[in-house]
Amino acid sequence: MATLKDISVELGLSVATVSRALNGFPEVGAKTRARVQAAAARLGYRPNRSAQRLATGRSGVVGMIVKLRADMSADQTFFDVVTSLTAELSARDLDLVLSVDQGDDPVAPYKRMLERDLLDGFVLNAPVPGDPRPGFLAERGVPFVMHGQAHDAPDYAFYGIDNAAVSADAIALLTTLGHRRIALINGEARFAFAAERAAGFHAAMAAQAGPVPQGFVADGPPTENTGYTLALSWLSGRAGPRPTAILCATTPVAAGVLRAARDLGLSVPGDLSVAAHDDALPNIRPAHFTPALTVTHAPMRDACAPLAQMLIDHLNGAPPARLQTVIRAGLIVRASSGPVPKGEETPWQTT
Amino acid sequence: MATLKDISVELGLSVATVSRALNGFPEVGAKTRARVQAAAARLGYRPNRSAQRLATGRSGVVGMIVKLRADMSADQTFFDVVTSLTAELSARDLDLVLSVDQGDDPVAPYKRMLERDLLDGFVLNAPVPGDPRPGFLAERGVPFVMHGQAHDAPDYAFYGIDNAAVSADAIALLTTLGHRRIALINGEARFAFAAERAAGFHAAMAAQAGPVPQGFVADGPPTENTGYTLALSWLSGRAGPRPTAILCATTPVAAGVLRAARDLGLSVPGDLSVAAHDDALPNIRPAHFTPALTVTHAPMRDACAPLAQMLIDHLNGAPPARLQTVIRAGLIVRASSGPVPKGEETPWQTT
DNA sequence: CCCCCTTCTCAAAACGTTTTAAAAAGCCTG
DNA sequence: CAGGCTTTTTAAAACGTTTTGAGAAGGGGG
Repeated sequence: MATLKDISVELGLSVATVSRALNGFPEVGAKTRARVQAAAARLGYRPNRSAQRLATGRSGVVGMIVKLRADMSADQTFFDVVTSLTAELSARDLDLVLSVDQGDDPVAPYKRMLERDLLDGFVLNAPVPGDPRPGFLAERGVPFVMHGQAHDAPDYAFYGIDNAAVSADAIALLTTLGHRRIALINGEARFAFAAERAAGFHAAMAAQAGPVPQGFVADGPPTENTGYTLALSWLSGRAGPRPTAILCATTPVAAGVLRAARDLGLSVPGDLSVAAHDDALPNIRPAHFTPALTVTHAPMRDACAPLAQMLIDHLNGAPPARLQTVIRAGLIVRASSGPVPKGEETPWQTT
Repeated sequence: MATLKDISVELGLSVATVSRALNGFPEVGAKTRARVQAAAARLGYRPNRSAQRLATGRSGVVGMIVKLRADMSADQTFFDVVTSLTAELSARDLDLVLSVDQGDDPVAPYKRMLERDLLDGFVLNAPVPGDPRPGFLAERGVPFVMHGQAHDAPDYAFYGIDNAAVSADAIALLTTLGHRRIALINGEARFAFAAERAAGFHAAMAAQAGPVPQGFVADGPPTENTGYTLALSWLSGRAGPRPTAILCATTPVAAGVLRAARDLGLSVPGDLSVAAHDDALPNIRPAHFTPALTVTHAPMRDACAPLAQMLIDHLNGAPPARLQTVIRAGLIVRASSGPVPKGEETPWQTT
């Protein structure tokens, strides 16, 4: 392996100049820099990470914890995020260490990783209300960025979508189409994002369609089966008046709802409108559902570049309270949403 | 953070002695070592990993790749292994970096990780016949250990179970009970372990029960659904003569088979015997199935300590061809296996 | 031509460990 | 107590970077 010294003797320069030339410092001459870069390429120079780390005091490694479900599985979205995040961090010369956790204590795996003295910081995900992790890490002065927004205006770095708006935008569309009996299949209740969506849903419904009975706001894992089961019970009419529209937390859930409608001989959007939030997982194409699915659209992986950059900035000393981004998901209207069926314009409460 | 030098001035020793004392070198006096250890504990000394790495030329980090399925999910067994492996490696002062891959090229993710110049070696898993990864890594001189055995007596380090024996032991039990029409629900055909089990199955059957028709050796993902679907079709009798015993690649598959038998009103083991191989995943308890499941038993996580140790030995220069372990799974006979039903002792071929 | 200022380069220190080569200390033998 | 051996300790080099503090080269104005 070629070292800085190899390059320096090759060119008759000092290692200091070579180091600066390669790291883009401004005080090195243009032709010198070019010579150095050429020599580095020619000799196949690769900086020794350990030496860099010793000199800079940084490890160049950040951590992320996979929280396993009880059945030892992990979220699809998690892998999508991890894949993109790895790429974005690599581009910024950081490595991502993944660790798997199946315990009950949410901070224990972070503590374990910190004890290994390997990490410069963390990427957190899936915040829950009252999440203890930010406090734990802040207390120890460990930099981190949160993927997903805890609703109570936190003082740490995060990137999230406006979940209240996700609900509000979908409800606005559906109420404009005349729908008043809209049901919600939300994400798992323990997550902060689900609480935000539920709050946004209830607020928007109260303002534009009237209050929603308990039974028509449900939640569950983001699977096709969740959507199928809940929709089947609602649409059969056994649980009370039938919703004319169902809003889903994810596209797999919406797929289940569509299947339930099909099985019951209901047409979408003739008898039922369906909308969902779309995390844009690579293997799911809501535009190709039959009918094509109306969604609020916010690709999970879009968060990765900002998260990586925020973490770098944080490591470089930027105040975390400045590193906060909330984006608004886009609304994509497709064929699964349509006008309310004639005679079904009555809200939940009056029925 | 306290450094070696801090300890050395505190005690009036040289850093060399302190370093040696803490690293267990034999040439340091007993009382000196005790003094050093006490001082280290008192000052809260933690070695600087970056400095260690620079000095030793090792990174202390090994990698492992998660190969995602097409639906972006990952094996349950994978997480079980990763959890234990992390613990075992930590105990040996190594860190595990997990990377996620969803591409088609099996070596690309390894190449990518090597380019990051972070790793000392790899843990590979899930070998396939003709796996290109060992060759790729060996060519570059990158140490690695394989979890799972490729059947063709490889020259690299590995830890695996004797998959032919897994089949043979189960078949020996079932044939002793009089069964001749035994069907196999194997693991996914692309994996080497499945090929070995299939070969062992066919060999044992040929010797003790006669050849098995194509249709009664099937494979699929290791899910309950796989077992249910296949068993339903076989036991309905539509596919030909009914098997009197079904051997399953995993316990979830066996759970599906048991459900199918239940749905068809067949008693286990009265009408059908069921056996499976048990990887001993923490959330699945074959002893509590109804009836309790007869299995060949080889906990996945038992591989982790040997794998970690082999990798260390390999990093320390042990010849990989010496680091090979094949263990034999234990046979645990429970209630799901019993004597062949009267009049059903005829083998596949004569029916 | 001198001086000053800017632009560029350099030698050396620093990061905290491990390892080498050698010296010091301790012990025994004769 | 000299000599030789073993045990214990040491100073210094090495690992390959980054960073500091200073000096050299280059250019322009007086």
